[in-house]
Amino acid sequence: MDTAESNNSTAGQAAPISEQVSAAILRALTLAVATQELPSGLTLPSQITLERPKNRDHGDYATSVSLSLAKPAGMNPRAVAELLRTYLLADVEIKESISAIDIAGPGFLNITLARAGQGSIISAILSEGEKYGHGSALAGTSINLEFISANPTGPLHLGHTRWAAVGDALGRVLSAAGAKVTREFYINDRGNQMELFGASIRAAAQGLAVPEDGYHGEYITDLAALIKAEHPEFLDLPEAQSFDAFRDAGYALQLADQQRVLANFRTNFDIWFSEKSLYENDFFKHCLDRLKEQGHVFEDGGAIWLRTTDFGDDKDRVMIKSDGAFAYFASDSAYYISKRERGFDVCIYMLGADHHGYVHRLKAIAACAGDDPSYNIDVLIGQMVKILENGEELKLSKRAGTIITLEELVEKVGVDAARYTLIRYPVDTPMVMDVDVLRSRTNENPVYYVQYAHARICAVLRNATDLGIAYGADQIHPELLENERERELIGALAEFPRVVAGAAELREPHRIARYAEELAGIYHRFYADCRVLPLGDEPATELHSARATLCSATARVIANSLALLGVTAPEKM
RNA sequence: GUCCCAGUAGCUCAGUGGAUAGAGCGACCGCCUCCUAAGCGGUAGGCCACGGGUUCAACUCCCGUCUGGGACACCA
Repeated sequence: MDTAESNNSTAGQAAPISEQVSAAILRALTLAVATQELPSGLTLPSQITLERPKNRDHGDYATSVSLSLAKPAGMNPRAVAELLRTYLLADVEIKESISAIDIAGPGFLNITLARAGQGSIISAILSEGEKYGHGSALAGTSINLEFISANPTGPLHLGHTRWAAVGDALGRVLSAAGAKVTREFYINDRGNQMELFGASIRAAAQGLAVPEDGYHGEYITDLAALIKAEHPEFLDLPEAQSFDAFRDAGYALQLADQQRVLANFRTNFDIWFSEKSLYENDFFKHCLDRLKEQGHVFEDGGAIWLRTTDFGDDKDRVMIKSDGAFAYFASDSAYYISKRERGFDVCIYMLGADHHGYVHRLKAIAACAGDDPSYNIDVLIGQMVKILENGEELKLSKRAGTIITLEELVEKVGVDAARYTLIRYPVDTPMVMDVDVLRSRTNENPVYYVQYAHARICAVLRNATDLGIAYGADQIHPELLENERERELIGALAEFPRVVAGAAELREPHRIARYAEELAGIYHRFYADCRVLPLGDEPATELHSARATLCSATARVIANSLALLGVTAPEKM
């Protein structure tokens, strides 16, 4: 792909055209205030956000500033718009890029780009390549992104899989928006569940029944057999040591298995954080002291509490139980403080729906630590995933003993389809994955729809090369791209940086998937209406080169979108 | 009881306060002697659950009601 792309990785890139336009609008407003054509006391917005009109008759960009300023200015909105129009048309920095400014409806300002402005979009895509779409919306922000954090006591299941896909994609999106992102997996390696896990494996190794409240999947017997083969002496140890030995060996194997499965799913972490480590080197005591300084710790009934009700929680939470044991909440508190002390500005938690009750108390921890819960901590709740095959819900997993695992899902539909489908829905709504749809190769399977568009373009470009048709940064010819489909396609390509920034700020990677689908659809329609390569023995013209170049830019943007989702962009299908 | 999420086309769902509310599926009718038909075009299908409020403008924000789903621990 992009074989003919010229290698001029030259000088400073101009700001995206949409930013140039919105800056010009702001200049126009400032001028109008200076000349008192707008009242001098008028407070102007700090930034003009442009909309992309749904209706193409309304131009490439639209703004409603005149509507919102009309009332404070005590003017008719259309008069404000008229004023803006005059100044914009006179603005030397922007007027070359604009072909028309129309005032519509109650006072919308509709801006149509000149061909040259459209050409600059294609040029930016080709020169920025893999970086096109990346921006600085979150530059300077250090983010800790914690997701999955499954207990190391069994295989990863469907719920974890949703987070694996969405969390990883969110990490990619946040990075693309300029944030410094650290992906972290919190390992619950202490507490009752670990003991039960060890006891279950040991029982299996002895050929005994697994405890009632223990772990029952087939994998427990597998682990027991593995450990017994490696360390037959574990069974002869004194009981307490024997439990510990099985627990620790099982933990190591299970964690390694989760890491293997996740790596295969293209989900990687920077830090695997051990809960146990929170209690080493007096770290917990340090955390408790910090919370005490803020004045929200108290003692009652022999237990140590955090007064989370000071910050909207419905009840206070116990950190140290009256028997001296640490409650799970102690770990939560210390873990949050650990993240902040490690230098993260924003801590994002991705939790399952069964943890939604945790949102208030986690936010309260931040507040109790003296932080701003609306900025320093962000808790995302993911709803349930169901999986359907042959019209019936899949529930049983041979391995886990309960629900279907990440690995089984991948075996059924592949990494690309699994990742894409899990990411394309907002996480706060329950979703259903239909295995039969994910295996189908039609419009109803969005991942193939998008990938197909990419492969289709690659095929066209291969043919272009065979025919000796040049395409690339020196073959943009924006003045030739006047078909409605071409304009629509360029407009969609120009949107990508804003989509990425929005997805990052809202923590909603599904927006990238939806954008990719829309872009793919627009390309397919362009392809149906606009012949890219010469027909038969037709001579090659600059229009063919211009269209091939547009194809190349489109492939770039589709590939960049899919890359943000961790999904491959195949060149052949 | 308290809290969270949802209610948009027959179905599954998008929709960052803007103009005529969208997509896929399903239904019906069409399009390949030449660039990937895993594609494209057209028709049909909507009191955006309901009632108030804020706003120049509400599917979108606020309050309330109804319906559905989920969560409540000195468990982890």
